[in-house]
Amino acid sequence: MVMRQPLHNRIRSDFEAWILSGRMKPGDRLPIEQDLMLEYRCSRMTVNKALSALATAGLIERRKRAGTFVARPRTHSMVLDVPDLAAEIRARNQTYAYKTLARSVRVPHRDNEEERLLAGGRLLVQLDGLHLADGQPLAVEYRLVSVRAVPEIVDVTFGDNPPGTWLLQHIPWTEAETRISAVSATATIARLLTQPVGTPCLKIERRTWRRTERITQVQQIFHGAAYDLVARFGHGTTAITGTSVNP
Amino acid sequence: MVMRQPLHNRIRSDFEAWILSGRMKPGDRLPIEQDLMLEYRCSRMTVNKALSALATAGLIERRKRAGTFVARPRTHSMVLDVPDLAAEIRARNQTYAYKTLARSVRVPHRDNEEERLLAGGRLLVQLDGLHLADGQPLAVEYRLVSVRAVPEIVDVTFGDNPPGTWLLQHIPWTEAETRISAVSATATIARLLTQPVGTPCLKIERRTWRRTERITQVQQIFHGAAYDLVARFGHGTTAITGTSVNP
DNA sequence: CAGTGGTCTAGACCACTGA
DNA sequence: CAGTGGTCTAGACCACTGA
Repeated sequence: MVMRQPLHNRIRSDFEAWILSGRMKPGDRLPIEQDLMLEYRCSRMTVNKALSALATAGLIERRKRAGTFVARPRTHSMVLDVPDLAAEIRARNQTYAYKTLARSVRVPHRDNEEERLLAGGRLLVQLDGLHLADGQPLAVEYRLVSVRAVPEIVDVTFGDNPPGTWLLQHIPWTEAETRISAVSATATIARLLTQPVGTPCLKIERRTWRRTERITQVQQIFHGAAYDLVARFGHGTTAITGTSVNP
Repeated sequence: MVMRQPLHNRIRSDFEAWILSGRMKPGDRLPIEQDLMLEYRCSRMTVNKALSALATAGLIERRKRAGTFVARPRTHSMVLDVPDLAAEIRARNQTYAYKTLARSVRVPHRDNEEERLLAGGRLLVQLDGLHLADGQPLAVEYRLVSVRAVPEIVDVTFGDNPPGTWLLQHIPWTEAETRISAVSATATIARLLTQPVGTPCLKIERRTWRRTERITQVQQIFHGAAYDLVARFGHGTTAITGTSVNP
């Protein structure tokens, strides 16, 4: 028998289709594993693998003794691709460039709790720069990296690559927090982005951890009219994501 | 033997810890399943379940004949909880209210391609409203719902609930696209949010599909200083998400 | 207390692909 | 062509919990 598609995938996509098409509605009960074994002429492990995957994806809920049910449409839990700006811009056939504005090794500011937590009693590397697409300023970046968490950072030469790309490729992380807000361009930001003061800008702040240890924190300020954050979402593993830079 | 924790979970978290702690680095090879069977004194299915989960989470890569390897830290693929505003605000112990500004059934605008695609040759329901936290305007919402995809929408009474909450709970979706940008408050927006004209605002646009059929599209404009979109991220299933309304 | 899912075993055959 | 993972079987015991 040719295994064009694994049987557990067929079972999975059958129910996926029935649920998403509305033929099976939230609260509806699925057959028990024993019945599905007979229907698909397979072992229980195969049925279980298919239904476990659907449960992980949040499409169904499984309760012992009670059975398996179509889940309520969940709160929109979605996959967002937080951009590696360089890759995003190049994917749009624009030239990408990163210009370093400042690079220094320093102690955390005494009155800045966030910086002190990031430093963890040691030093910080400050890396400020400008992201450009097709030569036009797109975003200002202010980044701090913990020397304690990333000792190599002191000596790394990034060349034309932004430090974010290097970090993404070399430093494993376990947790991150991203905060997105809208701000007005200050005088400094406006000058760097070559926009009028007061231009609405998208501010993205991100902090990254490995376990409990802080790795880096970054503030990126995008020219609002030139940049949108776009995320495309699907259930579970079907998610497709992306970002977009406006023309 | 008491099954405090399933064995496949122990195997999984062992490698998770070694990878995330940096003890195992990207490109490092994991033992083959046969060896792990011996090490953990279990069957191959148990080992396979653990490693398959890690592969799904993106922490490892599996290649036939070649073996299993620690994956390069991935582009930041993350889970974002797009807020059910009502729930978010109540979770912060603020009172939530939704005020309907307009509700009508209408044809799509002839020159608006998006509206025509959403309507699919039939009618649209327009639902405009204002989200309030502790009585203060937080966001203006402009929503369109396809009558073709959601016939019930014509007769539903939402009461004090926003239509988004009702849709989330009743209509299964398969895909969504969210676009986040920064804009200046127009005169109308400024009046509704009781802010000065030109205040930076966060604009969230979302379109939702079931398979290829469009369900709804919505534009939410948040008072920038009062609202941040926050997302907390972890690898795979460990993701914790949330949003925050500034005090 | 009995039905249901969670986990596990000890095999098996096979597809894929790199040495 | 041989090593590795992908899939599957036909059982088994058990934890949980709702009828």
